[in-house]
Amino acid sequence: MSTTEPSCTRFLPALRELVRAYQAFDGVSSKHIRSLGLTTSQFDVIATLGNTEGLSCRDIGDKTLMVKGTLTGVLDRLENKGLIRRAPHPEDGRSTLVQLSPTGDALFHAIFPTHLAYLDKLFAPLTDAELSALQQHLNALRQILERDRAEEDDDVSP
Amino acid sequence: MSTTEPSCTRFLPALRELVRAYQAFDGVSSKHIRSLGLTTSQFDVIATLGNTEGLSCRDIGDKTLMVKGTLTGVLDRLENKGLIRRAPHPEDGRSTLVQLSPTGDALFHAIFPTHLAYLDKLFAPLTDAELSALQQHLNALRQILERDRAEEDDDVSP
DNA sequence: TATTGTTATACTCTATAACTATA
DNA sequence: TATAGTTATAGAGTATAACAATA
Repeated sequence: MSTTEPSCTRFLPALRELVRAYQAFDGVSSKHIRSLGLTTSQFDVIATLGNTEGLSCRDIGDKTLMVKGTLTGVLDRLENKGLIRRAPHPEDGRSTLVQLSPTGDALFHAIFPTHLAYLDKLFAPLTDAELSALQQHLNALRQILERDRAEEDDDVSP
Repeated sequence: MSTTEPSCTRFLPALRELVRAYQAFDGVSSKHIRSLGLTTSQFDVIATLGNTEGLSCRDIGDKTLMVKGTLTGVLDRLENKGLIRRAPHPEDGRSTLVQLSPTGDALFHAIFPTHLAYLDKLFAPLTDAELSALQQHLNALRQILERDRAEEDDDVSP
């Protein structure tokens, strides 16, 4: 408060907490995921495919934020582990239908409830009102940040 | 609400928003960082070293959540770019004092205000009250999650 | 001509462990 | 004996571009 910057930093405490909270969650979550012999990306794919009839690579990439080149590698490794299958897409000859294999489906149903129950225990101290408020504020924040992504071209320069 | 799981998922909407808000921020932030020719890890180190007299690898690792083996590689690349310097630590012969080079310091002072101003513009729609509430809720969440990390041993099993 | 997914390349981060040199 | 940092290794994600098959 005696420096050169104006009021340019009022958002920093909240932003720092966002990053730290996410990192804390990521630490808890990825510890659990790694104990299953999976990476975060692999788990994301399993979770995305769970309870579906199968998805195209494009769909999976959209949901997991992976570009197609990356996804191919992740799917290769999941296929090698026998957790997914690739089949020709019935409606589009260019596309691939990616599905959980029986093993993958069993894994999904074995680990997901456990994962959720584990997290639920952690979240017990937070009231519904707190969770709801948190959700709404985070949603507002996200919309602001995503609005920026849309404006890909009119950037900072001028 | 007609499935097998109990109330095991009341936290999921908030958690999903946490992840999505973080991903949105990460998208905005890393777009800016990559445009500077840096990776997120490299930027983290630059930001950590900014406005300090230099830090040990241990300190940097603690703040950026990188293990020492990873950090060595990141520091190597920053050193090759001429952005940091490694000097023997004056107080401990085993340790290294990592500092921003003049070039790195210039970069830090050139990009940090820009980065903050850029974010400040994005955050303009949020009121101080909203930011404050968000910060407090995130802090509560983080403490819950970090409490878990401490209990490394009495895990889910029994 | 546009889209889907794969391949290829080069880089970076991750995790782990062995190693050195200091303390 | 413990700590700080480097080195070595193997594996995995990232970004980008070129490519084949299909629409």
